[in-house]
Amino acid sequence: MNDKEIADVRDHIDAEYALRENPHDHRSELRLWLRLLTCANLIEAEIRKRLREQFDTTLPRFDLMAQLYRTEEGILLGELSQRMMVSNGNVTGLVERLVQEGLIERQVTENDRRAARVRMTHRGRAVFSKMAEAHGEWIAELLGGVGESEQEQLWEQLGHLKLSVRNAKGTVPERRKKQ
Amino acid sequence: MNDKEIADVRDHIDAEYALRENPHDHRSELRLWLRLLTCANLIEAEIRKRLREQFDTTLPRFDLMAQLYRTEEGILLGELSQRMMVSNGNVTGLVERLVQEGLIERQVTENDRRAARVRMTHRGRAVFSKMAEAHGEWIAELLGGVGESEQEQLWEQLGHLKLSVRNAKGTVPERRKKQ
DNA sequence: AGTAAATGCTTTAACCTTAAACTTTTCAAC
DNA sequence: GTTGAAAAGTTTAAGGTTAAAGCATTTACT
Repeated sequence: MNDKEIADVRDHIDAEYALRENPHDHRSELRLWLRLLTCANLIEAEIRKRLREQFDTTLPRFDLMAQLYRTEEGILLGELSQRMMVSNGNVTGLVERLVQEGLIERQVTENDRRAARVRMTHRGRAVFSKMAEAHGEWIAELLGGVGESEQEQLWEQLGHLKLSVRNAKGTVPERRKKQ
Repeated sequence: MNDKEIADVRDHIDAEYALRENPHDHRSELRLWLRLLTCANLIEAEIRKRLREQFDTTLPRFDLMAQLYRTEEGILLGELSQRMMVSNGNVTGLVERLVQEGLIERQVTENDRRAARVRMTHRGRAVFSKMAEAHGEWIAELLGGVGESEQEQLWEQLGHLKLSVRNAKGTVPERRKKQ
């Protein structure tokens, strides 16, 4: 290798290094992530606060009821924990408290005595209905400052982001119905 | 008011109502929020998992150390809790465990005996440095599927979203240094 | 039938989180 | 100087969260 060739190799290495480390050495992704996180936390904190102050409940309970609201016949605990993307044990506790409050009820499945099904009570349905309406308005209020078309764009791009994350996790998209 | 005028008023009211309720009756905001939340949760869950598996630590501890990493002289607990946007009591516990692990140290301020200052130990600095590097790579990996210019756009639009939320909360932007 | 694996859920231990009550120290105003 | 309010942190009670271990019950295989 003559001097020229050695210089070429060095250039190549430098270029690769620069490409990987320099032009945006993880910094652009990092600041995007930080801002995304800030937005999500800001909104979530506000929702939690209002749920507590105005309905004396919590976000996890709201989420659980939201899952139950659509169905009449109820949902198995396992499916509930999958949909909510939380652990089984977590659901056990949440259900316990909501049953305590009389908002949902649980019953053992008759064909499989291991499984349990939960569903809303009449009261639970009435209560949740009001909460959901308020929740919708809160979100609209909080995000309303963003123009309609920009919302659409954001939604699209977050879709790409979601794909990117799912791919990078190496996870199979995990056959799921929605979202 | 004649019939014509009354009709006009009704039209106006209807228009306002429609504008507020109908064309996208909170649904567009709601689905944007849900997707935003999904993205944030997906990323956060992955980061938590890797921090646990590869460094046997947690995200809150990582965040706390990140705040401390820049400064040499340490930070008061109160300021720490403000920057991390968590409660005072929360910081108390986190600091306790990190001190236990020998990653940070706390000392009472000499001029104000109520206040306490924490800062990193040598070991903490060394450990965090490695974690931060890995963390940066994880984020880059997870978000890397989104093109550079789209990242830029997303960042911009999330900026608008952040503003929208801050305004709607009625909160003063709260003089803060960064982000 | 009989056994082993799988499945559905609960329990446990540990941590994170908060609001509210509390302790200690400092500061301000007589 | 006293006294009272404000400020910095801690404690407490309640809840959310998970991974791992455990308990039944069901399923699969022979």
